[in-house]
Amino acid sequence: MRIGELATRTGVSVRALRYYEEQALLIPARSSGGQRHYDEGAVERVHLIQMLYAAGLSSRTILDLLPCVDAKVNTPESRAMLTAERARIERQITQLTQARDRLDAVIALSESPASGCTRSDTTAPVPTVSARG
Amino acid sequence: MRIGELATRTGVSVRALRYYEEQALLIPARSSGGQRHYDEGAVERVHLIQMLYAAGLSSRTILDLLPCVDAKVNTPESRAMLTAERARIERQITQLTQARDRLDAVIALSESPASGCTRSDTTAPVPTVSARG
DNA sequence: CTTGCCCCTCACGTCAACGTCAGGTTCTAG
DNA sequence: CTAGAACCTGACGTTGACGTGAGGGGCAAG
Repeated sequence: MRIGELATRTGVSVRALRYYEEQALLIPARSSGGQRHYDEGAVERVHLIQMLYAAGLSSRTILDLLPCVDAKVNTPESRAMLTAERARIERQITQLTQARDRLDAVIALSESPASGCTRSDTTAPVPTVSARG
Repeated sequence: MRIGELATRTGVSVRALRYYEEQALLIPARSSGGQRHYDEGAVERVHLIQMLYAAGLSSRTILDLLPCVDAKVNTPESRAMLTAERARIERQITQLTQARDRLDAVIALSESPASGCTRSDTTAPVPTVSARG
């Protein structure tokens, strides 16, 4: 398929797909006229790339990891890389969980009636807040 | 305390603290000479800001959330904002978890002896991989 | 051949969260 | 008073993952 179809089928922009090629993440074949042609496997590949981007990995890191994922490159270095990235993701999850719990605490306070003003009839301007330091 | 001390105590750069002020996240008092002076509470405030940055929130979003967190601003809008950001973080956690599981699968393959080449004496070039669709 | 859609390659623009350098000021120790 | 560390305000630089034209080419239909 050509680049436009891959874009619509994966939900990423044409520009992004060209960028992936620039980063050597997804190299398509070329027609005699120079147009990019992708095979069916490219769809899943793009989804994988998006997943890793969403996990906060950089193009460079994804480039390093892709051979491990699909071609099963298997060296001590590649395994170290995989576990290192796994650890990074774990740390991110931990941080996100902490932030979520913090928000949960705030939400709990704001929804408990003991909080002070879960009232709806907030016709009164603002109850003269002065203590602020 | 002055900005340098706050920086060392929180582990963020002086530039970052000035940036926080630019974003109205942390407005310090000023001495007659124009130097910033922070109170003790600023330390925890910076840690909170860092936590929210680490959770992927933007300065703007943090600016919106901070009044909810410390001054207990409590309107229907603020509660909606809190739960919306909580949901965003949850989605991020889900995505990260998926990516981690994906990496785990790859790691499992690369460490299982059935994978093909967990060997160390990789003098052989590459065992002629041809099945790839 | 022409229309028209999709495609191509530059190449500059963007946005966020700072880094960094320049040139000048405040504060503290002696 | 002097030295010097720490501070100040601009203001431009950086990085990553694209967005956004500009100007031109491929290709199937009529």
